[in-house]
Amino acid sequence: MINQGSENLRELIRILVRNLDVLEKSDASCCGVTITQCHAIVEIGRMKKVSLIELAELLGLDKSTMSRTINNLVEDGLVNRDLDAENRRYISIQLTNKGIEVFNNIEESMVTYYSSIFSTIPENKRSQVLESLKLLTVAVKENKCC
Amino acid sequence: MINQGSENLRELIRILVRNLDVLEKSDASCCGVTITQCHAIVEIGRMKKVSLIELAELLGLDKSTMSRTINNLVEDGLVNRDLDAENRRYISIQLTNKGIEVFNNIEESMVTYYSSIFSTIPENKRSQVLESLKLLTVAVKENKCC
DNA sequence: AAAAATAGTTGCAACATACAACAGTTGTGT
DNA sequence: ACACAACTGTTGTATGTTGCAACTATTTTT
Repeated sequence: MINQGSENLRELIRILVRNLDVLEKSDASCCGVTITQCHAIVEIGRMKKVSLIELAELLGLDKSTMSRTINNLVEDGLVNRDLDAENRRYISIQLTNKGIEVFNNIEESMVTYYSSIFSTIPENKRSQVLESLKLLTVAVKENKCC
Repeated sequence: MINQGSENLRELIRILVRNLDVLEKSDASCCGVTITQCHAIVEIGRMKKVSLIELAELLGLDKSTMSRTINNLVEDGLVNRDLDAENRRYISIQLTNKGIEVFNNIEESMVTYYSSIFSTIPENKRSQVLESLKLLTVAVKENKCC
């Protein structure tokens, strides 16, 4: 029955997301940053160099919100905000050394955490879980509408 | 290799959570409430009647934050905040009729959304996806530490 | 060269968040 | 019965988050 299944799906995802939120909160506050800042740091760290608009789109935030979040990170000495030499409309956002440290902390703790979760899943189920998540993300993306 | 798998796991969950966030945002703003308010409404609607501390624990928020969120909902006429007759330390939080309407809207849109996602998953993979999510939530819960 | 598009900032207003201090209520121990 | 502890909830304080609209500066288009 489809209703039963989708109701199940919803509840499982609810619980999953809530638990992951708790983790993220404690992890971010351990690193002395807020969750939004943590998200920004991870994206900047991965991209190495990124513009404000790009970052705002990655995180699904308004550019004004993004601008102020970057302000805070700059004030905390975690991020540099420079004018882009190529195109002076853009700014170039990069992590400082201190920012890279925080980024590495976050990454390390994420790696540890997900390894530990992955190991907790019975060995013969692991590839199934990954495949399922893949199917799920595809399904979610296809239903991203409006 | 475990590292590869857990790195995969992390990325898939990242993408999944981000996409779900977008959905939640647009859904909440459609109903004229913020995400935090939306979460609170869903919990209150399910519990029918709940105390402030209970709600704060369900949502992982500080009681002061919870108190103020309830303030906003009361001001918007979505929630009633009454003294509990049994134990006057507690307050009894319930949805108003207007609140129930919003709750039903949210529920309905969630049901529609998850049905649609569920249908997008190939039929022969559906029970596998549910089983995997179950395994995953268990694994996440077991690794909730500190 | 003028007009349109784009990137980013700032004013504004509201919400979210947590810690600490507080008031009121209930439970416990002697 | 009374003092003390534990608990629920609110408020002060400080900071962060959020988006819309209006604005400046720069680049692209016509």
